[in-house]
Amino acid sequence: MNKREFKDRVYGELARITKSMANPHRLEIIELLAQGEFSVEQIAVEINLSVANTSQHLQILKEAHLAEIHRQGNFIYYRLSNKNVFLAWKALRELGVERIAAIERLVKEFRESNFKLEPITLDELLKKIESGKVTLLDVRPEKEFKNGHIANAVSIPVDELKKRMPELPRRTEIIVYCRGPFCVYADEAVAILNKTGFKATRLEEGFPDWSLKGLPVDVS
Amino acid sequence: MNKREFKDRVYGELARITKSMANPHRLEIIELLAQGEFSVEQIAVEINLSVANTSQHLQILKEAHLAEIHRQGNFIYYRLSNKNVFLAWKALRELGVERIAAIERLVKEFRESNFKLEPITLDELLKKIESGKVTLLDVRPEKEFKNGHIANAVSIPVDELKKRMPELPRRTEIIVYCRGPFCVYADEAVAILNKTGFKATRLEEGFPDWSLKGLPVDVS
DNA sequence: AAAATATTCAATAATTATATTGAATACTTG
DNA sequence: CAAGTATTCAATATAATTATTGAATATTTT
Repeated sequence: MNKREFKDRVYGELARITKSMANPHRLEIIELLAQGEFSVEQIAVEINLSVANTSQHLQILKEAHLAEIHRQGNFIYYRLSNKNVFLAWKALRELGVERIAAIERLVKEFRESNFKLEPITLDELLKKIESGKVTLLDVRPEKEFKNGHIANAVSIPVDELKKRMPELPRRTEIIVYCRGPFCVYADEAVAILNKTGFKATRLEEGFPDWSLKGLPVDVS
Repeated sequence: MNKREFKDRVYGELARITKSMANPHRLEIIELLAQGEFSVEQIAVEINLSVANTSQHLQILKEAHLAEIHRQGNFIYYRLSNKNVFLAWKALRELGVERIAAIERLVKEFRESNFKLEPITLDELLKKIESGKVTLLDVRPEKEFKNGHIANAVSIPVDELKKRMPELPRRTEIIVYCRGPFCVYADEAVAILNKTGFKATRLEEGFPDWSLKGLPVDVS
């Protein structure tokens, strides 16, 4: 094997992995799987694609060793095969948000037009936690919360929020988080809460970003 | 803009960036540009592609805002537009090396069959520097060395090494580095040095990895 | 201003990626 | 073991990516 052949093969393999991520649906799947494992149909519903098409995208992730499966009854559950998959997605996400003005504009526009709200970053949250009392509210589906959440966070899935608001404190600041920066659950929750007189702000990042930093996590 | 439309557009943009990296030649270009700026022809020679074809790949990187240009006379120089581009490449590289056994095997096979040598990692090097004396040898082309190198490293481009060996110490251990883990210059240099009685080892990572960690760097 | 040089563009052909459809497979439940 | 459910497969059409070729453009030098 000469030098050129070696390089062609190494970069060829790396491009194969990169290609397996290089599709909007597959990126969305990766972000979803960062919350835990999901069946093919659950994934299809979440990302709004036919089951057959979703399955094909999942095959591609599996063949690239980014996702792995386990079977339980009729269902096949997919999960990310490793922390590094999320790390690579996170690096691409941050590159995108920083490099492509269009993305930042999109996110801002969407938030402002629909919710008129500024999020706080993870680093700002950490300072806030040190210096005072905040309530952390996890508005993802309960399954995802049980799978892992920020230590001491309260779980109220966004679609139960309206009837379960009494469980929340009216005085202390509420920080709402969900799956990640492009997840809308937290925005919806913050809008509902603020309209009802709570003092709520969304966290820019999601649970996986918190977890990755080695910050305290609870499971239940 | 509804929720689905928002997601489609955000993930669409992110996939566009990811696609712009998802090609063997473009990954190789990114790794090269992590060393500094190069003209189109220089890049074409390094990655063994026609100038026209190289130019087209460079357009794609430029349109995705991963690379930017500046003109100097007849030449157009390309560089990475930002540290985050290297960070994303590094994350993909590490994901690849960890997930795809084929890559690790390739690298190992190639090194062993051609050079029979084990590299040391950046972290091991840092410990070694603390605890004793080592000579750091940069074997990249001189222009890249001048553009930035590990503090106190000596520059001898690999193709001048045979005649310039007297400049190197015979007793202290020599750590040789180059562009990155898939760059072969350091392997070639270590083979030459060890055959002549020096005590040389290659650094697994390259200069950009060192620089990224905020470790001391010299320019000249 | 003409010649020389570096780069880009445009057109083409070949390959690869994607979504859709309906059938096939694998497992569970009655 | 038949019926039901979840997933995958196979075939197809459309679209996107890639390499190659030769011409066009932009800048410098003569």
